[in-house]
Amino acid sequence: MNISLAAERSGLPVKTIRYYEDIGLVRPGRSENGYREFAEPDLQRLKFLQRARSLGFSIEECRELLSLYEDRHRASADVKALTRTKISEVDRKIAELQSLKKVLSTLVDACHGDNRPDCPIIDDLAGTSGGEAAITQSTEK
Amino acid sequence: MNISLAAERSGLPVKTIRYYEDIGLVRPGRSENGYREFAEPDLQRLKFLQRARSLGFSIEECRELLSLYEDRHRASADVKALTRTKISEVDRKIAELQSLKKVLSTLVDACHGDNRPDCPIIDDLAGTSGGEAAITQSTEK
DNA sequence: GATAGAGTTTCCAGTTACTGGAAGGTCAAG
DNA sequence: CTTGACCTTCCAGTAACTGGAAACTCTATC
Repeated sequence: MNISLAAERSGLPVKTIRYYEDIGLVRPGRSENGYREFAEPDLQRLKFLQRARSLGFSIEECRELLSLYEDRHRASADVKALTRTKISEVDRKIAELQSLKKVLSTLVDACHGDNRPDCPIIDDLAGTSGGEAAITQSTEK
Repeated sequence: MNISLAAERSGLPVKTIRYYEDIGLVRPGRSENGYREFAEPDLQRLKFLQRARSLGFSIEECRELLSLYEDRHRASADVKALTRTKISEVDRKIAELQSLKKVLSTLVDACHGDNRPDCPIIDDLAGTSGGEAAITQSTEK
């Protein structure tokens, strides 16, 4: 099949598939006319990549997973360990975002949000308690 | 003050400060010898940027916030709106990560994680139910 | 057979927000 | 006077694509 069909079936953009070939994640054949020719195993690889990427594995991790996949003798423990690492990364990111949200929510709640020029959000960012013009950039040369 | 002191006081790396100057977020003066000379307002801007970036605002959003800051007549409503948008983005990211975590956890739970070669995680990524070798890349030219 | 449009190719540049490193100028201490 | 820390600019690289240009191929229609 041609690249656009492979794109449709794998859920990956055409450009991304070409990029994946560039970096050696997939190696489709070529037709006489120079067009890429995707066979079923190629499509499976693309689907694998699509799914793994959407699960937050990096390109390098995908490469690793693919090689684990291809190693008929690899232990499932290796894959499990990689996945566990990924889960703790996800946990860490969630925690970060939650604390971020807390700060932003506090700021929004404190901001009256009307036409008055003073704003607790800006004041917080500026590290001031009032609204003094501490950081205005001079326009002199 | 010199750049390294500004870096220390703002919590930003030296390289990052130079980069911020490049893209016009800060405009420190210059000493006779060509060294950047950071005055107090410059430092305040850097601190502002450090805080806003750590709160997840993009560079362009920081630029917007700075201009809102500098506009003595801006309404706090504008700042509040920007912050609200940011909060919903954070919410969306959190939800994404949580669903991601769920999938990964399910996979890890299903994986026996021993020396056996079959692995539910790989099988899921491959989109197969068994362990058939569907995506192995041919090594033929 | 000419032509239009869609699909394909390669290659180069841009994105985000820095980060690293090279080559060279400046400054303070000993 | 030399050493080492600090500063400068500029160029390249990161992650994972994405967009666009120029040129070729295929298919359908007139």
